[in-house]
Amino acid sequence: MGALDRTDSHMPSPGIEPQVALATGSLTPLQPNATRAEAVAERLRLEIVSARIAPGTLLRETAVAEQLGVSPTPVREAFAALAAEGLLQVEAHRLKRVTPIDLAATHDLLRVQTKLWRFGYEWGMPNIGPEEIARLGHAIEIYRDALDRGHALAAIRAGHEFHSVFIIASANAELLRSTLDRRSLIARFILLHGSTTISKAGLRKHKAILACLKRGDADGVLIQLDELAARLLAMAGDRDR
Amino acid sequence: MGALDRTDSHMPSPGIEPQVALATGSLTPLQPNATRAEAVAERLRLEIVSARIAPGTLLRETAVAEQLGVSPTPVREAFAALAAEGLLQVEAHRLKRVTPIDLAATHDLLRVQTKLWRFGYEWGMPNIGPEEIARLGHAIEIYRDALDRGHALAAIRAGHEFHSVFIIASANAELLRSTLDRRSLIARFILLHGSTTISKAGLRKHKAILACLKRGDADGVLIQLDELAARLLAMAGDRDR
DNA sequence: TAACAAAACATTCTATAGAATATATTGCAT
DNA sequence: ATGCAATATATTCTATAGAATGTTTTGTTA
Repeated sequence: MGALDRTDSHMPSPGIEPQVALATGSLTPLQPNATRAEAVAERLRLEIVSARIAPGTLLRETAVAEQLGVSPTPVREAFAALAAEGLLQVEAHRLKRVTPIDLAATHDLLRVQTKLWRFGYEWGMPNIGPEEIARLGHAIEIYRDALDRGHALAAIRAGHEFHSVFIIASANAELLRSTLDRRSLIARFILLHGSTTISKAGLRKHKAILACLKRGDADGVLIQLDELAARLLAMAGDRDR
Repeated sequence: MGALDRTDSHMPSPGIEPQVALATGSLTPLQPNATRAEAVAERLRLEIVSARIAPGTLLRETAVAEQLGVSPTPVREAFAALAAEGLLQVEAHRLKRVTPIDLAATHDLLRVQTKLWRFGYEWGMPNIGPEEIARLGHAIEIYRDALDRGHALAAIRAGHEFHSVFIIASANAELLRSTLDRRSLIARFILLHGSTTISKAGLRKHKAILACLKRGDADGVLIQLDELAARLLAMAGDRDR
């Protein structure tokens, strides 16, 4: 269980860099049809989102490769994928940094993403049928269950699934892509900043949205969503620019 | 000048695949501090956006590597980058396909992107000062110049620059990123579908927006933008779902 | 002692070869 | 002739080693 990062040499910025340990061993082959690069990416994604690898941690290709029992090549590819998701900051010829928590950047992110969610609701609501209602209810169940068991990340994901029911109903592939892409980044932030407080409030809001939807109150749905979005934005610090 | 793609074997779909030839030789080292992977990505991006590599073309790592005089490794990395931009469709163990023109997908893309632009205008307008006005005027000059010389791609890019002045003024890093990311994809579509007709109309609209801005007519700016967006969406086929 | 230059080191980036995987083809049985 | 299995082929994916690049340290000079 060696450290994945370096804490002693040529740091771009002064200060103590967090240590990180990754369970040694072969990768969990979650997807049978996955390449090594995909498996590495999925593993690291989970470690980063769950904050077992702390924000700001510096990662070395070779160290990660050794820990995971693969060569540096698929690790490089995984790093590129994580960079595209915003989870990792990469610069040529430099150690890669797990994206630090930046309140301003997160506020920007949430401001855009909540707007995208809203479009999903607006465009998707006309296409909501019994099947979608069922999926929304199911997401709420998962949410509550996860909350009861203290699985914060699972609860956050259930919340995302709830939104995705509308977004998928909107039948806009680009909207779906641009929201899925940023899920991990948002999930990590919520997990690290008051997941307990936001989770309970989130559950109530989701229930309220479903209730409005069932009685055909489209405006009410959007109002509830806007309140949920406002609460999220407040977590990243209220700045009204 | 060999062909980059294969047209004779195990095509996923029947039909003639377009041939492609890429000028042989070493890469143009545009950025002195660029890695080979970045240089390859930039080169391919230009070829794809300008449609010198046709939509739907199948690319082989080894063939591209030979043509460009590099090894397959940086080509692989470049492919991953282009895939993240939506220019290339990659599946494991399969030939990579230059994203075909899909009107429905493009409509979805433009529907989302034009909304994002609008947020840039709304959030950015309060921060527009003399410097921004100058940059808008400059973008219009570039636009007209490119139009006069028949440089359609340059004109399209000037249009993007125009929008970006507002988006940058909005000071939302995420909004900037999510719009920059999709520029290439949009540029290629406009280039291939009536760039001449849209370009002239676009120039007029940009002028109108600047005029409104100068006389402090914020509503007028948004109205002009909405009309521009509607025109773009119409290019991808008017479907109101 | 501080500033600068040069060397040593660490890490990433690229090239090459072999392993893994998917597709196409062939042969055979029905 | 058609459907299925097995083989052959093509391509990608991974591992390893060496080249390129950036950072740190050391040594020298003012």
